[in-house]
Amino acid sequence: MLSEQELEKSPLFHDISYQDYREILSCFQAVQRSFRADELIYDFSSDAVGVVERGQASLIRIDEEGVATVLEDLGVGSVFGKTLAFAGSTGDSLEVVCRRPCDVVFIDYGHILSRCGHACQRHSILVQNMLQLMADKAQALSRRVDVLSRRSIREKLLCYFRQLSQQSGSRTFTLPFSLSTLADYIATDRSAMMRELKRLREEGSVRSDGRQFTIRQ
Amino acid sequence: MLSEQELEKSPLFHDISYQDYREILSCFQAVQRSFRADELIYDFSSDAVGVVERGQASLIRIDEEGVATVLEDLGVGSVFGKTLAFAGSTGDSLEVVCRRPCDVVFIDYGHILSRCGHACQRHSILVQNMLQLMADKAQALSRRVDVLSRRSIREKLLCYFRQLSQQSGSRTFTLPFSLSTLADYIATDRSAMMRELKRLREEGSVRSDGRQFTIRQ
DNA sequence: CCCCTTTAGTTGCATATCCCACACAGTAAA
DNA sequence: TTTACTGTGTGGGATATGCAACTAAAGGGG
Repeated sequence: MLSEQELEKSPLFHDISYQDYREILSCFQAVQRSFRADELIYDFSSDAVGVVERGQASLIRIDEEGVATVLEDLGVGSVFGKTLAFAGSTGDSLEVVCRRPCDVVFIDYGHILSRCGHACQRHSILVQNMLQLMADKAQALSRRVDVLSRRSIREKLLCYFRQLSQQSGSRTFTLPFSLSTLADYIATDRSAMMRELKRLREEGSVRSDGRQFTIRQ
Repeated sequence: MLSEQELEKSPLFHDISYQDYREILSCFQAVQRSFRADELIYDFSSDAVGVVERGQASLIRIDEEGVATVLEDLGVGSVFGKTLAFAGSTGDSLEVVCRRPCDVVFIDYGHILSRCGHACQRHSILVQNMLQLMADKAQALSRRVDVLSRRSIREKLLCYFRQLSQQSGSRTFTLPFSLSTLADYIATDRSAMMRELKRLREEGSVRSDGRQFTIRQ
């Protein structure tokens, strides 16, 4: 349950009054829960949709051999759920894991899409907010595809760096995760990525200090 | 402008009466246009959102060296637009190109998100339909990420084949595009992909006849 | 019919990438 | 202090992948 101050910052309940928010929680059978780092948030077994209201989480894929891959970086406003994405087509399992202490709202997706007779005013604002969140999600996934569809490690790195640079509005930016995780994010071998990173540094295309990076141009 | 029969099949105007549909078109300044194969549908210069109502299109990225890559396969119900995905972060250009004769509806995205006082009933159904389409889009993008995040051509192929198999509900399925385009879709070299495909066939993991494929298990 | 484009299929060769291994720093727990 | 663990940085050797080139089949249009 959010406080009135927290509610204003909520991506899902944006522009909804505190009174309406409380009614929605009960009417939609929405559940709000907090998680500590490394806790399992969601295992794609229920039909619920989760929205990250605070903190940070990761969507992880674990294949048959036990190799884990970060599929999504879920910050505030991120949406996840079986019905929304990653239907879990293959034999490997999916998990949402907490990285930094999280607040998450779970809502039954069918409830959102069904046309309910009463409460239609609240409902329609909620749907509108949800649409905005889904658009953001599509943006994030598109960016990911943009990176992954590059054909060399070098191009992947540069593409990703340009994205971060653009997002921060500056040639200097901070990686949202460790270099090891970055290798995972761009789906390449870590040592190969480090080698390529070294080359980029040597030729002056990139400067870096820890997770702080600056690109030329 | 759709006929009444066509309207029923429209993904965006689903559950909207013909009368309302006509009013929405004018109220939202929506435009409906048809395209022939290879025509340019959208160049990411306007803020409009496009919905494919009939036919098939592709979202293409063209990098500085002129190399084209298929980023999305846009079938009926697919949504595209600058504000939705692929902000065009980098220096390369994006285009939506017609593959098979298309009908496309263009709507100003701001119009959809703004809370309009009048016409709220129609509006909310439209938003709900839009949400559904965005969820589908997120699904498609997620599947793409699932494939692209695999670390070898072999794994990419198998992952993609499993997806198609699951979608068709059978071990046998038909590729939605040519093998050349497939190589592009999984972001690898065509000849390397053919080589891997040959191996898969030889060891019996995959059987194929033209674009018809069958996977083992 | 021929021309022209697209697609499928194959191969040799260069190399980018993967895999394994090791060294080192920082940090937290014991 | 040790011990364990995670992240960073580097290198050698094996190989999967990319690149260029070619043949052949299939279709489409004049």
